[in-house]
Amino acid sequence: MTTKAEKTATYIIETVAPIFNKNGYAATSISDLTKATGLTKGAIYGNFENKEQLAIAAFKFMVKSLMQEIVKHMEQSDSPIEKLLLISDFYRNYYMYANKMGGCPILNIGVDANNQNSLLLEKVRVIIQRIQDQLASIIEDGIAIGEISTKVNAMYAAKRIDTMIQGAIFMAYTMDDEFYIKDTMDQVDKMINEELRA
Amino acid sequence: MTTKAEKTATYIIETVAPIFNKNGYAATSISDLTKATGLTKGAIYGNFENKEQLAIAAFKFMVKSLMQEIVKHMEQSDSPIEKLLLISDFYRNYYMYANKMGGCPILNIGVDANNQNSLLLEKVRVIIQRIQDQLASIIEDGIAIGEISTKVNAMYAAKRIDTMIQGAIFMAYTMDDEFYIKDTMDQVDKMINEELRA
DNA sequence: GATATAGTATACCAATCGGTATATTTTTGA
DNA sequence: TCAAAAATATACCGATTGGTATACTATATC
Repeated sequence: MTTKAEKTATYIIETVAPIFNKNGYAATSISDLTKATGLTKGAIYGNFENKEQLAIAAFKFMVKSLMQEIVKHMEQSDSPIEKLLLISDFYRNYYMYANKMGGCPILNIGVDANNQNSLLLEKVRVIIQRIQDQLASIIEDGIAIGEISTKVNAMYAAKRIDTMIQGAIFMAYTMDDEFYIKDTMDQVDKMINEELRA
Repeated sequence: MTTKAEKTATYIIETVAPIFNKNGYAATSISDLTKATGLTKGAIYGNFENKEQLAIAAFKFMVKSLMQEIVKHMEQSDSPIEKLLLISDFYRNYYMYANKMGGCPILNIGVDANNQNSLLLEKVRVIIQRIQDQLASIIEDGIAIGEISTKVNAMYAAKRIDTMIQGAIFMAYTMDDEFYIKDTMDQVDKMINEELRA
């Protein structure tokens, strides 16, 4: 059973997440949130301790959705190499996808929280670490079954892929040009096929 | 002759630039700036139209300094290939260097201004375009003198290098780990030597 | 269907926001 | 040296900030 408040809390998070993501923490006011939700301060502060905790909940919600989408997309194959290619394939449509949440939360909140909000920054770091760990884990699997060269350092390769992806996302959003993502994903594929593949 | 106000304006810009860069536009208040400068609102508003124009001046100042450093660093060689390698060499020390200005202004202001401040965003775009144009120009020079393969598309290669660099900067600052920059610059060097070099 | 409780709206708080009008000080050129 | 002008400080503005205390309303349980 979901109580009224639980539904309201969920509704607030979903409505508020893209606003925090687009505007940043400081540039988002509580009145922005009451306007967007159609609720009042009472409803918001009845469900969340304060602005910061709401921003954290919103970030977690967005990242959870994102991660679920990626995992779902990867289920199309059991092969580690194919899974890696499916990740780059997912990001080929990321520009459109992330637009719906007001941009890439990892990029936006990562930059926004730096030197500003250490609680939020810590959440971003944990997520990035998790993404890289999962990437490395897939690569390790590939090495284990002989799909990926034993010469490959899984964690280094994971970090490289992640760094390229984030760079592409930054450029695409700042320049409003999807080319950066498409081209970088070609590069990632090339790396997977030419440097990782056994 | 520099008037008093000109000196004050310069002093304000230099003092204020890292604050805007670190905190972002919205999270920086005028009182932050008066505290940092030791001046009052009168001095600030006497020299700048408003907060936005000051932020733009601060961004331009930081980027100008940065670009001058890079150009200076590149003067160590006349060879296009060597110039490219000198750029990645410059970025190897960028983490420490950019820390002094409160992080990378292109990354920080780029993300901060997106969906928030269109004037500032436009300035960031112009700078990124200029950086990529200059990279492409060096590559073209390399092609012209036979140092770089004629198969290389200068603009694509320039965008790729720039994207990798920005990704590394984002990761390094968000994760507080210089490794990302060092490793990415190794990758950039590899690309220059193995893919660009004729 | 009444009642206790959970949930939301309203009204208000001090503090701060960006910005301005004016007073005061500092600099400049004769 | 002195007055005009330039530059900075002060005091103030209405609006908005995040947050809270309280009043009201809807919901769930008996």
